[in-house]
Amino acid sequence: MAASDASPYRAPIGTHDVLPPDSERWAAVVGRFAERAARFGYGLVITPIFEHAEVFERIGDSTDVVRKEMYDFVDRGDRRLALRPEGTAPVVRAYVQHRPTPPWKTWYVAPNFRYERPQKGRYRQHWQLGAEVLGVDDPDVDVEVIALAHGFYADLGLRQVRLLVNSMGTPEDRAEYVEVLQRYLLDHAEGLDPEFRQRAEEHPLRVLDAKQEAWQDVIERAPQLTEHLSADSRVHFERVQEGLEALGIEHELAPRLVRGFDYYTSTTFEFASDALDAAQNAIGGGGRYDRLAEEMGGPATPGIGFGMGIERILIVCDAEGVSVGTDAPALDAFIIDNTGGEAATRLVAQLRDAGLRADRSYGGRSVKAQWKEADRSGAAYGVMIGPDELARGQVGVKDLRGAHGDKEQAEVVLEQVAAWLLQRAEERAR
RNA sequence: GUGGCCGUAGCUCAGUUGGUUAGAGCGUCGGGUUGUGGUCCCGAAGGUCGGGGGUUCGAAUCCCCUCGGUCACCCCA
Repeated sequence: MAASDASPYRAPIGTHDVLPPDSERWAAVVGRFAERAARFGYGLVITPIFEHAEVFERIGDSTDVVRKEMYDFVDRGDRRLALRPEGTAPVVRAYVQHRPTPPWKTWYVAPNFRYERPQKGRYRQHWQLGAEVLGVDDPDVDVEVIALAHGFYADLGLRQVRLLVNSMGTPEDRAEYVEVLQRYLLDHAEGLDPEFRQRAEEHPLRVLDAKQEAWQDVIERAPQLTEHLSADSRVHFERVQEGLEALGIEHELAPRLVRGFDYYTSTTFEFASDALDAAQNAIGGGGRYDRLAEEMGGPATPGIGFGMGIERILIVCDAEGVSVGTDAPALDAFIIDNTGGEAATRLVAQLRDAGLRADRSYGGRSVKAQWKEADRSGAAYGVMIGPDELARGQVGVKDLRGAHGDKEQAEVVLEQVAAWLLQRAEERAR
């Protein structure tokens, strides 16, 4: 298999080319998100594909993304840079740098990079859609951001998406809780494998979402973060839940939901698909990061946002049998030329200028071959033009999508082909 | 980083206990229709059997290494 050899002329490990027709679906997903973000009043933000490594190190020293998955490098100017592993940090950095007037509502589509072994739904380069709002700590904004993501899944027609919500409280709340949790875990490490104790010591929160069967009893009885929230944090979280209920957005409290980044405070959430039995069933997630801007040297500015992986969304669309994109013809017309190409050159330009999607054959292929090409192109109509047609001032137009055996071919005055095809295209659009 | 499975034409795969010039379907190209596709018929092109080493008279087939794919763990989108 040419695609599995050791040649350097292939996409690197964990990366993929997206070719037609897959790229059509890909573009459709991005288009839907852009539409919804626009309806919410969010503006597109484009940040560099790489940043100073420090930007991403604010994600948290204890996170795997920083510890072992950073695609970092030193450039020729001895700057330590890293390819973006996630979407929030660069947006916050841009906020700190440019100080736009809050509330700053943004969305993005961008590739992310993490150095890890690929598997289903997890790649070294993956694309994320996301949204961030900086400058408002109103729980109604939390609700809005979640509603944006939730509505987007609905736009795609996905039905088996569950929303999990939790609150991490303030960093102070969390620090207090982590201590309590760690004590509890270490007290219950008896009889469990050494890894349990090790993880409890290094990163107690990570124990909460562990998959090990043997650990589950201890995990389920563990103290919960929501029991250790300050009054302010608790009120905020309650108002978020009320807001979701007011919008009829179903959600589950997930006290053991632990997200991968250290910067989260207060509200956190994750969307999981029940259509996947794969290990990678999280199709989006996010939360508040009320201290992040400050940590990057900016003014204290609350923020909230989410990211979702396009590849995983497409996997879920497949799993749910949802089709994204269109099955409309790819072209309005394909020209079959028998004048040596001169007529095609003029006609295809004329049709394209008229706003039609039109293509033609090249290389002086036989008329038969050109008709085959027309058929394969997915064009709605084949337009025949040769010496006879030029003499008559008419072209032959044939419906390529008609029923089998339907060989009806209309004669259309050459000057009117564009108008004729445009009218048919409009009829098809209805 | 660790582990399981896999690696034969562009794609999906067959290839009998290791035995002559490695096959099929689909796709592509050409022809049957000297100017008409989608159906049908005929034909053609296309393969360092992922790479290297070894065992053997002989390896796509057995062994080792390596590269790559895939799935899982860790973690995450």
